[in-house]
Amino acid sequence: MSTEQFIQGKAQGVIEDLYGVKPDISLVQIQKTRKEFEGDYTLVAFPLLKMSKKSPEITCREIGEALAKSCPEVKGFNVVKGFLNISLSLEYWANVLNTIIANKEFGFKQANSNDKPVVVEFSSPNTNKPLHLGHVRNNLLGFSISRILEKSGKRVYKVNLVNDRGIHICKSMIAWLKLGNGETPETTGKKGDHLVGDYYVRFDKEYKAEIGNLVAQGMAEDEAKAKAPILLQAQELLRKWEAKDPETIALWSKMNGWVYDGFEKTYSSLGISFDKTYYESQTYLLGKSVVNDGLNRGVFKQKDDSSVWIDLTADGLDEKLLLRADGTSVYITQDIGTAIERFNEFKFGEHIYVVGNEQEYHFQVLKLIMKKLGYDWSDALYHLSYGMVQLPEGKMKSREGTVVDADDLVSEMVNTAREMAEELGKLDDLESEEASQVYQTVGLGALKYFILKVDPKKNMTFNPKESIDFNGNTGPFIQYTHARIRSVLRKADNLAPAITIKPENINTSKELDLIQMINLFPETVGISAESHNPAIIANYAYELAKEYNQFYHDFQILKEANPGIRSFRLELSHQIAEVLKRSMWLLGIDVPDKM
RNA sequence: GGCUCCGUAGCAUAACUGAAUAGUGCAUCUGACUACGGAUCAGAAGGUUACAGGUUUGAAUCCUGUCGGAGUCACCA
Repeated sequence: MSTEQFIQGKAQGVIEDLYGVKPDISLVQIQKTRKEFEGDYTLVAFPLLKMSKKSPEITCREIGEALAKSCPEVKGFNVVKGFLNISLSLEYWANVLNTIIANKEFGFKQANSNDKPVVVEFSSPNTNKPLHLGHVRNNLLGFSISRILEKSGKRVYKVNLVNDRGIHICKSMIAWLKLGNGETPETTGKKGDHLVGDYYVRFDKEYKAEIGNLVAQGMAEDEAKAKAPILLQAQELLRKWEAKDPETIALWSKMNGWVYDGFEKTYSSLGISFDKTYYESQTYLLGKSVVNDGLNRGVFKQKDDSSVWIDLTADGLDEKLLLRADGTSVYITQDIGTAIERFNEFKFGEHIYVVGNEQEYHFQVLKLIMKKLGYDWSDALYHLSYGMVQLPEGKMKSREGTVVDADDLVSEMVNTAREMAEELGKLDDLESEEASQVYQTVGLGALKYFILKVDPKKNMTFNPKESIDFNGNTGPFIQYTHARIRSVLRKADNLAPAITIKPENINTSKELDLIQMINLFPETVGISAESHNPAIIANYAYELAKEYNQFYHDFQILKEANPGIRSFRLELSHQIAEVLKRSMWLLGIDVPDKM
């Protein structure tokens, strides 16, 4: 039970005794006391005035006195306007810390195997170009939210759905056939996804040139766009692919293979992994039979040209196409089929799609369709919609070459970490391999933290030159705090470890603040999981590290003369390092012992 | 144009379900290393929470309107 719930329960009882009515628990508002006031937790009196029929101040005073009398954990209280600030005893807080020390996985829950699992789909790249900054946000969010859910007690399956088919990959294929001279990642030394991406760009160039030529010959621009030879050839390739033409399939497999090798490196450098990967080439036909079934049951309707639609105008949405006139499926058809197949496979209690907010409408429609089809689990589908990542000059545009490449970004961050460490002379005594590992950890920590500390649903601006910092509210700041504590603990090896914390050894308010902050970790994980928001963990970790650094600056640990106080401070530091480590783990960020 | 989301110091952001004087970082200025790690700490300055109304004991938060921005409204994915 959290301290908040503990006080809430006590206050509820006291209020009933005083005023003869048991207040609804939602009226008993308990919050952490703000820094500028004395006390640990605060009760807000305003919602209770209807029961007490007294002024806010008197109500507070009465409740405070009753709590102090009936509850030994309440050491004292003060009243400011309508706020009752309650202080808990040192015995209570010592006991809190002792409980934390005894629990090796404090804040983490074991997965309950009886609960229905959660499926998290994220990443979902196209295979025609390398991953960029937008994908990075997606991957980091998906991976972090998976860990957060896992440690809030859910079984989690991380899945990826690779869009490996369609006109986009055919464009890269035709450009490579015409212009590639048999280039491969081996002959060029290029990462496969980048090589294929280059041909996607070359397609676009060639296409534009052809349009220009056609227009110069007097063709209307719209017609030229539809009739440019290289586009027709790409479309021809798509038809051949769908007809399972062996030569086309072979080329497709080869080029996708290059891309997968490239993706694998990017995922691995980001520390991202999946439990299962799906490919659209294997799922794109799913859903057709469901649509036909829905048609028979009257959920959908067929137009004269035999295309199939659902009318959602009664729900405030539009009509939506489900099958083309030629009977082929569209994107949402596949999603219907995939959702059903996944449900049969996992029997999930929740299915999270980590997809950008430009697809909000799509998922709204998908969910509604599933509901109308009668799947009672349609409410389990959840679109974790995140905002776009913009550059200072606006949206990233591949055609204008303003796309921030994921691989470049990572290596740039690692390089910056190296330069900074060398400048500070931090790792001079480490072996070069060990040092490289630290640069990697710190550079990635900076990048990941920078992206994850922002509320997912908000658009964010990313300035590649200036945005990422290693000071202040950053990943390296938290990593540094951890490394610093580890350093103290290493030096304390010969000191006796604390067995049990005694209340009389806690004698500064900073220490009390720190115990109270660690105590909030489990609730923080819970809130973060419920709201699908890693930023809550990130901000929590920052606050804790900041608070600790103040403590570290103001008080001595190893040099403290009193052995009881010294071992208490060591143990407190140790627990903070642990909580920082676990918080960062939830974000997918490692913390070094030295940096 | 319809629908959805967003406007918080120069920049980037926080505020759990409406609660106390709107927190924090970067940048700027000032100070702290004979060190348990200065990738740190302390201080200064910077705000009419886009604007105008309303509801409430109490509004950045809820409602209405205006202005500004983004997304979406494909037989694309």
